[in-house]
Amino acid sequence: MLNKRQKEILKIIVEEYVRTAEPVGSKSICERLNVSSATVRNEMAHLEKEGYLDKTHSSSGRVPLEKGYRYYVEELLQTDDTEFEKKAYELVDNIFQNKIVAREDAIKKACSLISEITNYTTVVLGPDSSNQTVSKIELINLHDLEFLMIVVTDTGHVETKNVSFNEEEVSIEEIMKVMDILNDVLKGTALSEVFTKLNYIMDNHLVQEFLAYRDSIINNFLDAFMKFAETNYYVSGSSNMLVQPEFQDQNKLKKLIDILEQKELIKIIKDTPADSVSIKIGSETGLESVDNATIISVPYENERGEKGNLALVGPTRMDYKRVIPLLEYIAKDLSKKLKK
Amino acid sequence: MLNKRQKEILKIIVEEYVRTAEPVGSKSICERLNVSSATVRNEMAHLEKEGYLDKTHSSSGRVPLEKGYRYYVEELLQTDDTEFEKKAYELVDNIFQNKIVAREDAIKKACSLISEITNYTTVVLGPDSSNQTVSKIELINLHDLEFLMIVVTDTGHVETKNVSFNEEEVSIEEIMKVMDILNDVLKGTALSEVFTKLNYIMDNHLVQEFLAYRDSIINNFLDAFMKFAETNYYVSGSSNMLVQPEFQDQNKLKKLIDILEQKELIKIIKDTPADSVSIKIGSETGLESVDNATIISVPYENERGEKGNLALVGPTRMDYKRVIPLLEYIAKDLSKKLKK
DNA sequence: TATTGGCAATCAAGATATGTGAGTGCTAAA
DNA sequence: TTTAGCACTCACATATCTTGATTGCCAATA
Repeated sequence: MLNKRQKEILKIIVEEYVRTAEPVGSKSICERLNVSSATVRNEMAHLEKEGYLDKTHSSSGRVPLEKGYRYYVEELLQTDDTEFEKKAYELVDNIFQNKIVAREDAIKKACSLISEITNYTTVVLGPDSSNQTVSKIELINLHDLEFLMIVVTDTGHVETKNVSFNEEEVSIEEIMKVMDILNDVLKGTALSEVFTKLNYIMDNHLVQEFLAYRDSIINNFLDAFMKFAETNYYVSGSSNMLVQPEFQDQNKLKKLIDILEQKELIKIIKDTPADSVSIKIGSETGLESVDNATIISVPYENERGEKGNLALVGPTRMDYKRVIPLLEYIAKDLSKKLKK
Repeated sequence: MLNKRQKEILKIIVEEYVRTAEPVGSKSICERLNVSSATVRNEMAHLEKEGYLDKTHSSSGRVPLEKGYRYYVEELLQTDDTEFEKKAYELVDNIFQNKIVAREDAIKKACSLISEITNYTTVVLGPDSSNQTVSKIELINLHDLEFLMIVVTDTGHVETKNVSFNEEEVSIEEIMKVMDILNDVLKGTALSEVFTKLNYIMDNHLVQEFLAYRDSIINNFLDAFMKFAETNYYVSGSSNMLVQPEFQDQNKLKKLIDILEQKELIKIIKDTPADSVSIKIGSETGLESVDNATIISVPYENERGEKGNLALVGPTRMDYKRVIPLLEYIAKDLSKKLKK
């Protein structure tokens, strides 16, 4: 357990280190507290023994460890609405009050805005659609035997796929008949169950008559349904990584950018509570190749009540005090906009 | 005009500098040619005076200038199919022969593959759709007064938009009537002309009866049509910039990554001949903030004969000899796959 | 006349030494 | 329990020296 003075010292060290990215010495602290540097040094030695702080070398100031940040975020952090923050909030409001901006764009705009304001990198994860159900399947004839297959879910998500058949194989009437059967059977089916149901249909209703192009149909369908599973993923401000002193190391930086590009964050960001801010510091992210990154994510809801996420990626030395209320504010605003 | 020996020296310097990223001295050259280092130095002095080469300081070796690269690409470059290239081509073939991979994915895969093989950054630009024409507009009722508007073009491109009306404003029958009118008038209209035509319709046919929700309809339509204009833009391997020694400079690197993120390359890449490789070296790219980048782009065709582009972004010190045939090969393969 | 060997000059980059200052731990006194 | 004082540590900045690759120029050579 930490006493009051130790807490104060830890708080100062975290906030000072966040600001300057330099180890914090006892002298700069004792100016703020009414004690001597020696006292501070004693307390710092204690905090170090307990695993909250570390030194970069034997005569350097102290630097927060993961445990220090974690304690700070949970016990010491108190957000303050400074002048700066108010301006940031105004910028956010401007985006969302602009009625011309489409909903999808509002998300991307929010994403860019956050990375601009915070100088960190942001990721937007679109809503997961696996529990939507099929509402309508249409086949539009483009020309000859070229068709456009349209699949609509109950929430209004749409995926399309170009389909073409060989004339010898099948007539337009037959195709339409198949579509009717599919429509009947698949209507109301959850996307996650389409695959098994589709196989079942194929084995029972259709296989006798349309054996020849069974594979063709099933594959075209699956292609369209696969698209639903793809998560909408949008990254902004990855170049902000470059200005963070902790990512000067070329190797670490490259790994981090690769992770962003390969969408490795999807699992991490999705694995967050659906109703509040989630903060993963350093090793808590589960990323092995990058140890000094923090991922903060907040959920938002779209117009159909589906939940997506908005996440911030930066160094563990992140300005939690500024960033957390900002993210919450934006996620709230975003939900409001999307529900309109 | 350059004599034979000068050409040889320029070629060696470009290729050696591409390989090592170090200034090339006379000694390493005279080993390959059968002349003394002094002779080489004289020739180099000439090439420098003519603007093909430069020194980094008074006693360094020579480095190619833009003019040097340009001359090399146009006059000296001869591609050779080494063992390595053959392997790369095989990898490309593997992707495209895999029938399970969807067409859209093939493009992205190709993009990632190129950046992996070359260690540069790649950008894919989807086809431009402004000269497609409207083929069908559908309105699907999701529930109550919530609709899904679907716009299909003659080439099978689809965009959708959720639309909802207030019950007081309008009845479902009225909405459907409006849709019929729109379908009649807009069918066959080029996307680029939809906006003016839409305004014209509104002013003449509909405004009398449906004045109240005129704006609502027109805005929803425009939203859907705006989406067509958005270029499909996909970047891969931006972290490869980090390993290029010329982008160690934090500022330049940040500018370059920002350019990639903000899609500033669209105009540059689009502004290329539709039938062959385009190479823009250094200032030729027209990018003011980045002076030592080269952009190489090749066109490809999708299944509808529409042209997109595949581009490579790297330092001016690019391995043109390897990269150009590889890009051509992939663009050809990509067109083949998409046409299937 | 074209080519070459030789030589002084140049300069980046690495190695070495030195000083400075911010910071620490420890101890003894208040 | 707190504090002042002191010796010690170590990163960082600065200056100095050394090394080696490379150039330009000039006079000798084929």
